[in-house]
Amino acid sequence: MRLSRFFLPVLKETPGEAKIVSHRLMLRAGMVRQEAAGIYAWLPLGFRVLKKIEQIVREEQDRAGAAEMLMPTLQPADLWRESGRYDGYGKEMLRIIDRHERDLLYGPTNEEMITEIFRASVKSYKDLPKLLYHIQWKFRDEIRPRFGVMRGREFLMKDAYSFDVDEAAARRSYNRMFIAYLNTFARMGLKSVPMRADTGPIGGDLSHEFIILAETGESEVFCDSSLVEMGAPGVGVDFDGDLQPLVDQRTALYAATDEMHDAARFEAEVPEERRLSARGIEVGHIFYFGEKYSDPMKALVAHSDGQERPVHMGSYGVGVSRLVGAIIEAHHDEAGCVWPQEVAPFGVGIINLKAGDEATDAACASAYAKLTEAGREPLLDDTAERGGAKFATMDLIGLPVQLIIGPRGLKEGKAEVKVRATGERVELSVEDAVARIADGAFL
RNA sequence: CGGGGCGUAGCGCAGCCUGGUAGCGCAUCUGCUUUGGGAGCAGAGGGUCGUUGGUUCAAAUCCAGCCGCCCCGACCA
Repeated sequence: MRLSRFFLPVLKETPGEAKIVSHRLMLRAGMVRQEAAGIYAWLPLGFRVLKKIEQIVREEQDRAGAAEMLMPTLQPADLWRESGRYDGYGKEMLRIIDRHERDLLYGPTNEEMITEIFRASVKSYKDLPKLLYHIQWKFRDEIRPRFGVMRGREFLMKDAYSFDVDEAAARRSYNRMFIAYLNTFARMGLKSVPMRADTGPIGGDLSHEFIILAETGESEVFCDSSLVEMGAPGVGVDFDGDLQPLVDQRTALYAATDEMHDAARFEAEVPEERRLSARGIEVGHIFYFGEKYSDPMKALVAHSDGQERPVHMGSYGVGVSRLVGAIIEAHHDEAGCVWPQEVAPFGVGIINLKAGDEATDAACASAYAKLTEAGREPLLDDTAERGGAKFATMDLIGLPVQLIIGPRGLKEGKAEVKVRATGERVELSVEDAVARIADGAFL
């Protein structure tokens, strides 16, 4: 993409309403524009990041054996009357009446609808297990939206649903999502920590929040530091094998958000040097809820004994749009965003220091063509701005690598490469610089 | 919803207390000079002062209602 054709309304000054760094940077870098409280338009730069994150989530869901589908944003109220949640959900649910006076709602989640879809066609234990997911916009009329896209009212969420014959089988589905989540967040450059969450009236130990550590996180978290260092199992995991040891290895270690924190247990179980207390952002939540919806909604399957019983279900959410903010919280500096390579809106920024200079334009065009060919998704700043402004913009939008080409260096056949994360700058011949960036060096 | 605050040009703000017909910086536009880390000079355009009503000879300014937005609390991906 050429910057002259792109739409990048960067701001020099910070809009007053943005209080946290990710919100400030998203506005300053021209990624989003607020249209109402908690409701954002995704401008081209932000949209590219959102799509990258969505794609990583999708790939890891697929790898874990989940099948993608797409459910609508609007749902009939009758479905929610079946589960009893239409009245129970309260004011957070946005209710709509259509021209025929039918009650609809803008979906805050999809348990009811997926249960309806499942029960319509699956009747036998032989068709289990099933894992279905979709990535769709949700609406929750939050009392107080805040922190930009971190807590919007309209937000993009991946929600998956599992269907199993019994609790033991449901645990295997749960484990798939548990491991898939670790891999998903790791690919985005995030250290995620699974923390045991409240299971409410269902009970049991099958609910975890996935928290990423960031100084500006909303909640205080306490955990064994070796859990953070353990990292993700990696995408080579055999999802059809036994995942329980990988899950146990992690759930055995202490990890709790402030509301679940037990200081006495923390001190008893974790050696002092490994006691980590930090700030965290919840980016995922997985939950086993058994027959909570399948029973009232009559999603029954015949078991081998011929008896029909409610299917055992779980749900698994990832806040896709929230992750954009969360990644910035974890990866930024004074100058702006510092995107991990996998989610960067563009792979490399090319700065033309003197647009209009024939030799410089030609060198930039050539580099742009080669890097495009190599799949590095370059953003070429071919505007007439001065060098300083271009550097500031490029740092603000946080592309991992910058290739700087100007007439002065070009006399010697040289260009400069800057690595955004480290600030490291090297001077190379233009050919070497392009070739090395094309090969994925500096990342 | 409880508490606090804010709405004046695209963005950041001053003016309000003590009413007299709107200003600053950045951005934008034009011209010239510049061009390697957010350029300089000269000029220009842009505002029903959130909205409705009230007080007044006169309201951005005082009073009331409404709307919108932000922050703290309870809730959540």
